[in-house]
Amino acid sequence: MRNRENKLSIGVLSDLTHCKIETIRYYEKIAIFPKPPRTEGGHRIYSENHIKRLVFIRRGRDLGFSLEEIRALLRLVDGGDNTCSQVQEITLHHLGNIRHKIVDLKKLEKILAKISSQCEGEIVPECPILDALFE
Amino acid sequence: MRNRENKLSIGVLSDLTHCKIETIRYYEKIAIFPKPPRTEGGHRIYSENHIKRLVFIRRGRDLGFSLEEIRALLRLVDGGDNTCSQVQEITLHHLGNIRHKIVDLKKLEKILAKISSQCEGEIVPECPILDALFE
DNA sequence: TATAGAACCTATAGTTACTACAGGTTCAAG
DNA sequence: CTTGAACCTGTAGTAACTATAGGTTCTATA
Repeated sequence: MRNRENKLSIGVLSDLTHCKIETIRYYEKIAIFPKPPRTEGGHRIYSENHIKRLVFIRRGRDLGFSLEEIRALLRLVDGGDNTCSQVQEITLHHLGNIRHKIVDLKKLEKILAKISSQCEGEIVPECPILDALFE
Repeated sequence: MRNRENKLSIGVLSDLTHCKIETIRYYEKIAIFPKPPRTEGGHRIYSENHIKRLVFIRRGRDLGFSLEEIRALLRLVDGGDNTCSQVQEITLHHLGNIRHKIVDLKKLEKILAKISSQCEGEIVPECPILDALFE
């Protein structure tokens, strides 16, 4: 089933979106992705808007949105009357999280770089890193 | 059982180390933290070196080490013949991960800040954020 | 010493976002 | 019509805990 009348198998959808088959089925199970029609034998049949929606989800994930955030975004999309500012709110919140994480990681980096630089690599019982961990 | 002969209950150990009781039991289950002796009734009894070891684990976690990395560190500590450079190796590897994460998050921040700044907050079907997600 | 209730015990399930099986069925090409 | 690739469902595993249920033990006070 390659592309007859724009109908796609799960494998083709997977290839097109770079989203693993198991992940697609997982998204369907948690109802963030709609159940598609099936063949008589029970195989899933997808079409154009399935591609769009899956790309949306994957792109959101790549940008670090949680599935719940994406779900909220999709509700706005589906509702039709989405205010750009509602979308922006979710995005800015997420941006806040990211900036917070960056700050934390930079602090960590500094500490680790510092205690690691005190290390001389010799076979001694006193290792500054272990000492730091033991406080 | 407050502190008779330096013996601590799990609750006291928890308070001293700011590590939740459930987490202590979890660490014991995955064998990163030693099984302590028990009272006749089955309650755990801890002593001094339990505190040290738990502080070590928590401090390591605070610095973003995985439990497996901490396990490796503890093996070196326990082995006694730990080379400082072995410890440093684990630490530098971890530092590499952190720096990588920082780079990724900064990229993300830039993208999100950019698409979000194009937002004007009006009730329009064209939202730049959603457009970006749909690609 | 009796007893109330705080603190403890075990075992299991839930969290996030998937991934990896096992064991069976359907589809499409030759 | 047969073969084997692709599909199906259901379950368990990943990291590092957290939460709950339902039961037992410990200790402080009356």
